[in-house]
Amino acid sequence: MTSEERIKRQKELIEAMGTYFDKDGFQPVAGRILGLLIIMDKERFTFDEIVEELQISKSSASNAIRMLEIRNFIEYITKPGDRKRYFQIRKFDKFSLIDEHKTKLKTTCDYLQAVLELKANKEAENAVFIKNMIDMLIFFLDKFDELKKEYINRP
Amino acid sequence: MTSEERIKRQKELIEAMGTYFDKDGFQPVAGRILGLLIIMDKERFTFDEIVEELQISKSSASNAIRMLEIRNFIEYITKPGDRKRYFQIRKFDKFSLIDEHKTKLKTTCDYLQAVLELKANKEAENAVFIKNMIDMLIFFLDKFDELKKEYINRP
DNA sequence: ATTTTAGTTCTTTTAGTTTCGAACTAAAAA
DNA sequence: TTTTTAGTTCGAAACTAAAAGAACTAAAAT
Repeated sequence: MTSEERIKRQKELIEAMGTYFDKDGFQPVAGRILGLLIIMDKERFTFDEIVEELQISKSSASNAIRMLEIRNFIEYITKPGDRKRYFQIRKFDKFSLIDEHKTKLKTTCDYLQAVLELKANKEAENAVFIKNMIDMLIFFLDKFDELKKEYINRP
Repeated sequence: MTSEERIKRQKELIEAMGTYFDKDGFQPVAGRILGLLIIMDKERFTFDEIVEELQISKSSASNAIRMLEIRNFIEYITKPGDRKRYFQIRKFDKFSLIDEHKTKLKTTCDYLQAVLELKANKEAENAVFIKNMIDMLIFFLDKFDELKKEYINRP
């Protein structure tokens, strides 16, 4: 693959990833900024480079960047004698991707427990189904932490 | 807790659950219908009962119900000599809640692999970070199936 | 044959979000 | 002191999605 071909594919991947993040509840511009910072070989981009590269307005960039900072997806570094901010993806904790899912499963489990508590008859069809779900979720939630330890202690 | 108190709390939980599902990318009405079918003691609701109970229009109900059927969250049964459909939550496979998360992690992993392949220098800071993420995700994805077996074979 | 039931489909309204351009600002440079 | 840089904030325009209402339909009941 030539270098130009590679860069072309990287830019396509930014768009694809943008629409993927989109489903996770952030606006297209934010998804593309995140894609840019993850995909391209350049490790850091300035505000103007982001605006230029993605052909977006400064205000869209400003708003999306602030959101991404608040949600801890990106961060910036500064350089002495240089007023620009250099944005990069936040090298978050190894397990944060997993933890996110664990948190969601926990929330689901909590909801189901609240539902079960309010059931008049705990042996009714739906109630039993919910009970089984809760049981299974608790099993998996417990295992998550064990798996983390196992991963850390791998050879 | 009196019966009225319990029913009041159930209805509150429907609203809360509705907005929770909302974040998962379905419209408020769909979330509330699902909540209704999961939470209330009545195991099945007809179209008209759903419309009446949630105070929504027939068209909203019709569209949301179709969506929930297509996405396999609900199903209906019929009764001989009765034209109505009785909707209930689909007693889906025990593991579907888990599988959903597994699928999402797999997609993320696939994206990251595509990103890594397009990196010019696989030893650069971002590339190494991505490599570690992929490694960890693969570990967890593999373990999921083991955990399922373990759960099934529990005492 | 006509009416009712149990919905669906189409169109519009409403509400909210995204993006942009323009005006603005604070800090640094000239 | 004035200008430039590196953004932010504000307001409008464009877009999108959800929900409603009204008109429609197929099957069953009368």
